[in-house]
Amino acid sequence: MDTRTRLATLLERLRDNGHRLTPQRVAIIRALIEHDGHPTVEQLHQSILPDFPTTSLATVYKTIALLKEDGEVLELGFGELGSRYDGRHPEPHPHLICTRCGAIADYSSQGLDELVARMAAETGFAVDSHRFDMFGLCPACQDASPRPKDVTPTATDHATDQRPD
Amino acid sequence: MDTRTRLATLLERLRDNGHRLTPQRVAIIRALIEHDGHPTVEQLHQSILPDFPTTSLATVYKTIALLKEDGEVLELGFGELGSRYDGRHPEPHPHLICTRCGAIADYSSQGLDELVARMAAETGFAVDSHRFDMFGLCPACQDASPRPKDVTPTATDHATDQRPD
DNA sequence: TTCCGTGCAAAGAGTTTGCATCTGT
DNA sequence: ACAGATGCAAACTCTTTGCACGGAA
Repeated sequence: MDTRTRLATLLERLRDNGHRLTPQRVAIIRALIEHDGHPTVEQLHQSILPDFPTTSLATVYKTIALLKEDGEVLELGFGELGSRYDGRHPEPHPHLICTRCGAIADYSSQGLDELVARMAAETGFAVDSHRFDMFGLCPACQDASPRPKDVTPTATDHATDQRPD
Repeated sequence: MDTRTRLATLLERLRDNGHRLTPQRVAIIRALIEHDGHPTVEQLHQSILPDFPTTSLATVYKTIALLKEDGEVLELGFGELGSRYDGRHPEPHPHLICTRCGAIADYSSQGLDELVARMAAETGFAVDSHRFDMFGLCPACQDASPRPKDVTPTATDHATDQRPD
């Protein structure tokens, strides 16, 4: 699904649920699905400030909350590191997170569904969603000079998915 | 590994790393590994209050931080829902989390490691840890009368792993 | 016109930190 | 004795909420 179609889908979804299409909401949603990765609330806020300089963080949070209710955005909470959002692929899928540059890569989940089904069957749980994150170094960070005991993600030049500093 | 051995291991680990074995620390660690599940910081704190009434939450946090540094405790952060800790099996392994009663079940990870290896190979990431959580209803909660649109975990009588209310 | 949405500031929860006092080794 | 731990309170971050004003439908 391309960006334009996805945008239309989300706006339509909002309207159908009785919500108003304010310029701020449109801008936030556009930023969400046009962002090349998994943006933070802060990044979304920064993205729309040039067009809507008075927009508050609260509005961004509220808009994302609406989309979450509709299941149209996937929230990836990382505790102290804040949350990232995926408005393109809201279904659960594996992520590879670079612990050095903060990049987050998606992975299509062939094989995972069977594994989930097997675990559900063996434990008796009725599983309806899941989350699968893998942590390590992305290819670019492996090539770069090694840093000992690196734990805190820091933005570097090659990462699309960098955190704001 | 039984509880007694695990306790000795953790205490030894602390001492070897140049930390002191205070009564509070021993009590916190004992509570951690004797707890039948995945306790919260709050639960650990409550557990040791009868024996050490002046212990602060900060001390519990600090002790757990030490164990985390040594890789002897697995932290499961759930954003707004707070963190749970596993002092028995610190290696990454799948969890099944009941969204109704808050129970958390462990699962041994046969098949998962190959999947992780495959994803690492295909993406070029050097994966060194992961986290795999499945959300749904535990067997007991499926049997109980259904509640519509239940999202917030609430403690019920059958759950070992219930959250403090 | 009528609510709903916005934006500001204040509140909140969980966790961390500063610092004076105490204590394991 | 002394480096390190405790415990209290204050600080901190991310997120949510209350409320008066403004704008979509």
